[in-house]
Amino acid sequence: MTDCKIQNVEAIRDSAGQACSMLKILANEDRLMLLCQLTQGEKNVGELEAATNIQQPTLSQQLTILRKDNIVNIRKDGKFNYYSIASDEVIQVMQTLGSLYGCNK
Amino acid sequence: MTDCKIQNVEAIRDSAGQACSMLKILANEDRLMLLCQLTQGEKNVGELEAATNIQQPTLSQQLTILRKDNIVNIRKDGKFNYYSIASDEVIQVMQTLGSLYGCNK
DNA sequence: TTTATATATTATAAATTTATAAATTATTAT
DNA sequence: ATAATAATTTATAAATTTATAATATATAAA
Repeated sequence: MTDCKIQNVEAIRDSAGQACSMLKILANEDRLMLLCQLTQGEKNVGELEAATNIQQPTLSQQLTILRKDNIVNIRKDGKFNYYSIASDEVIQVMQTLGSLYGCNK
Repeated sequence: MTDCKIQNVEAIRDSAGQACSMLKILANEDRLMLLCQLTQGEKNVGELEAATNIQQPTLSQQLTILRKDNIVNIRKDGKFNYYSIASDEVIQVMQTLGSLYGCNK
């Protein structure tokens, strides 16, 4: 069921490219902190700020990157903007990272 | 068993930092291609070159990065240098990536 | 309508990474 | 020794990312 057709170099490079696009987004300490928080559920910017100690403009900037790459969803409610993880792939990778480096290491 | 103590911000940042160091290394298309090949077992530089179409000096440069960060082992045999994955964490992450983007997607 | 709170945007300098070319080292075969 | 093959190292320009500061927008409360 997890059988693997022999793939040519270009097919592999294509997969590597996709995986790499995602990894580039995760490979930043601030973004990783934010996503780590969001694995626990939806949070607004103020909550993320408190939980990460990332200064507000930087945080907002990193959230913008995550939004543009469709890694997170935004939901506006009054003055508050609530974020949550949109990408199943990211959830899976965060789970693996959590088991390797996180609280249940 | 996977219970989680409440962690302070600095402890979480520390974990994020460790995970991030690893992700930065994976977040490059060439290095990812190379590691993808090495998940299938030890290979020498020429074999890696043929399997990835990465030009030789670039490939050697990326292998140097992987070596310095203890992601791969090198074993010299005559004119040939054989590489293999040294990091269990990397193996685990590659496995997750493989299931998301790879042949058994 | 003024003020305060929450958040986002813009701009720019500094740092890091990537791409590319040239030169060098190591081992084996002739 | 000389040549050939396998691989690494060095150098540098180009591109991307990160850090930092200043400014702007949106909503709600007074």
